[in-house]
Amino acid sequence: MNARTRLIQEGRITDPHSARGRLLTQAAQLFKEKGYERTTVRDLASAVGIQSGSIFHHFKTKEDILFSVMEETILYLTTRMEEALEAAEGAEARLLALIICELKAILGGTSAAMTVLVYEWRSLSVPRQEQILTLRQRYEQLWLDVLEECKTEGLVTGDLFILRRFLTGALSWTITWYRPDGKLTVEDLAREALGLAVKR
Amino acid sequence: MNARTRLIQEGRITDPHSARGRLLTQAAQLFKEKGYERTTVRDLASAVGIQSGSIFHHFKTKEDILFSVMEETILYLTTRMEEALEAAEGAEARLLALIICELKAILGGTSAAMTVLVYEWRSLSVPRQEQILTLRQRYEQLWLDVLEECKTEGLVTGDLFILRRFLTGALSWTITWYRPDGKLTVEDLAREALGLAVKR
Amino acid sequence: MNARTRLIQEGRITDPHSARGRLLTQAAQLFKEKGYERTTVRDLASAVGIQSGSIFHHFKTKEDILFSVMEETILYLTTRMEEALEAAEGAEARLLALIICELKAILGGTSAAMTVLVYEWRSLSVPRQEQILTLRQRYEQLWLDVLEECKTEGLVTGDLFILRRFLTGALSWTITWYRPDGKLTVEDLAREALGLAVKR
Amino acid sequence: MNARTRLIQEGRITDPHSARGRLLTQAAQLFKEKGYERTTVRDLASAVGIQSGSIFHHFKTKEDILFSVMEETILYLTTRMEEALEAAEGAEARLLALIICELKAILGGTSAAMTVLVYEWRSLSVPRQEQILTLRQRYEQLWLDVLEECKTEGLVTGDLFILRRFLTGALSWTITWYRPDGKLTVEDLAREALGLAVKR
DNA sequence: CATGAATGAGTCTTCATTCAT
DNA sequence: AATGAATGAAGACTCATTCAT
Repeated sequence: MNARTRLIQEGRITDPHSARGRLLTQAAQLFKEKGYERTTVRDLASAVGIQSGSIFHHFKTKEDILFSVMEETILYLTTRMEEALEAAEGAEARLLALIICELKAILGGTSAAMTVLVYEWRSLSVPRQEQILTLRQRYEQLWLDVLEECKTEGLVTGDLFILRRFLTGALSWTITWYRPDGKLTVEDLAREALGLAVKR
Repeated sequence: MNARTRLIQEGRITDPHSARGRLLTQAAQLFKEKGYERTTVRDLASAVGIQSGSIFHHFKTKEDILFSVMEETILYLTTRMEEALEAAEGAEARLLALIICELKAILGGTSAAMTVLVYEWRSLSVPRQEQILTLRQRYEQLWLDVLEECKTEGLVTGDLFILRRFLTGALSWTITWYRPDGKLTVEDLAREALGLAVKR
Repeated sequence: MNARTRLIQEGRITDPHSARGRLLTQAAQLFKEKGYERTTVRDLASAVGIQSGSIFHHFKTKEDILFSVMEETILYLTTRMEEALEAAEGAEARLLALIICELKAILGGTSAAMTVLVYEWRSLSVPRQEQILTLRQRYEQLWLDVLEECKTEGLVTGDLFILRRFLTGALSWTITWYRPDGKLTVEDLAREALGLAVKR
Repeated sequence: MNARTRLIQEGRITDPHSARGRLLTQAAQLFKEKGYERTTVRDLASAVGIQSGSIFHHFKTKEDILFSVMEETILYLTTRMEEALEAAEGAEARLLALIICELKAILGGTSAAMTVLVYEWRSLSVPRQEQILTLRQRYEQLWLDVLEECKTEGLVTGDLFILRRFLTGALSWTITWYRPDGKLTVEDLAREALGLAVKR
């Protein structure tokens, strides 16, 4: 059983086939395309094929939808990261695994939700931002642990916090330019990104 | 005479002491803090100390303000880049000059406008986006020329387009975490960033 | 057998232990506290412990609930009045009995329903208002008959219609200020009210 | 100069010829007819002949309108009461003056606003209720002072608070039944009301 | 009878924009 | 240029009511 299925069964993320799940999927897509503010509740409803009032059976407010998109995305991503780390052997392989995992999240099926996570941050109320930040800490710790490991082995130099942040920016920016239908695969891209961090 | 003064005298960017200029400055600040959509024309007017109706003597629409913030920012940044390049000798120095120049724009006095340029992109109508993209091309060409130079000298390897994009992401992301009051100077940060690109 | 029990057995008012009866009791309470318009069908349902959709198995519309509260209240009150009159001997005693009976309705167990009757009048559609008015006529006739009797005996003077209306206002207003936990009993209050009407 | 004109010039109540004033007048009327909750902002706007959005130039919220209706009414009524008291000589005359003044407010030009004051109380938020209550205290004190005077002269007996409350109810209830086109004048009615309180 | 998801008309409120002064 | 009242379209959200299960 994969990460997603397990999280669904545990009730930690929403089944994408449920009404609520379809709503979240479409919300991520629309929020990415038009931005949270410019996406109306009616846009959302018609994308899912329901009436606007019905939205509020599933979420109390529009902001709740944004929050859920972000929360579930981080939860899912963290779980996938942990799985990827378990499968990888050696510091460099683990770093590459993280990069690939993050890039796939950014450029693959969860692309919209990842974009929302980055670009719609200010649309979230401060208390909600803090909730997400808490979830994000566990996720970031995975990165710092692996980078620490790499530093111990002399693979990377310099400040690890700065390095992680450079990587965050470099990887999340790919959403603005990477074209999946080009000749560059995500794995190629990941290796290029690895080259930013690791001296050879 | 510095770049800003010259551009003002040439009428290519707005004098920040004029009513229009103060409007643009405050707009950049507010758009950065609250986002374009959540900033009302009234917010803007009261930040400048005028009435909301008066805004429209300076700009035809709210979007025009956003566009002008972006346009003038790119124009100014490009000019500063060109100046910085003239002053630098050698490929690596020129690359560092570009990084410093971009970082200073992102983290210094034009920080708000730069943030707007990145984060409010989707709030611009498509025709306007295209206008900005055209301006951006000249700016990006400066980077590619220098990177090409670096590659010729063996300072960097790999795909230059990808490298530039990684750098764009890494540098613009600094806005989210860099604290000017910390011990890390912008020059330090620039050198760390240079390390991402250049093998030693 | 008391008035309530008899009316229930005759099917003229709803058994308060039935689902419908509990609904009416809670409705009166909520309509009093929040007003008819501000009380939602969901409020009502959750007060009774059912789902909102189930309300409509008992009442066709929300207005029907309001109407039933009013109708049953008047029906019940009229019957109690008639009983009270039968038990009282002499004009003044009968007038006092009416006052006590009305005050007990306003301040006692049917307080919520009585308040609704006064304060939610305009929320009822005009045809429904007329139905209630018809029921009210019989009730008001009881008062006028007793007042007539009092006038014949020289206990009261002046226009009886006006007097009855003054009393209606004075008594129904008690709902806004009378506190059952104070030292003033309802009987005391009734005697004070009697003093408004009867010269000594 | 009469009470209203003075209060307007002092800026304590709104000029009924101003946009805001016309809004308050129409609001009182509509709130009386349909109730606050059932009166929509659009109803209000169209009654005044403006667009619904324009309402919010004059009042921040719909509730603010209700509050202003109540506040200005109490303010105006209190001032008129004080004037009426100054003109009257002797306890009984003063009591009659209060009754006439209150009845004229209830049944005359401010009838709608007075009805709103009584019937829309629960639609006001609790903090706003408290503000109105504070204003009401000064008003009620006028009554209690005069009733005290009457008691000293042996004109009235019993608990003055209860008496005042009976009168409040009796007088405010007149709004439901008094017809100004009938043969009963407000002065007649006032004398009948005086008879409730004063033993002869 | 009960459920509860869905409806869709309706609510208050916001806000960019206009325009007479 | 500046004002500020007015506009009117659009927004998020509510809620009585329906109906398949």
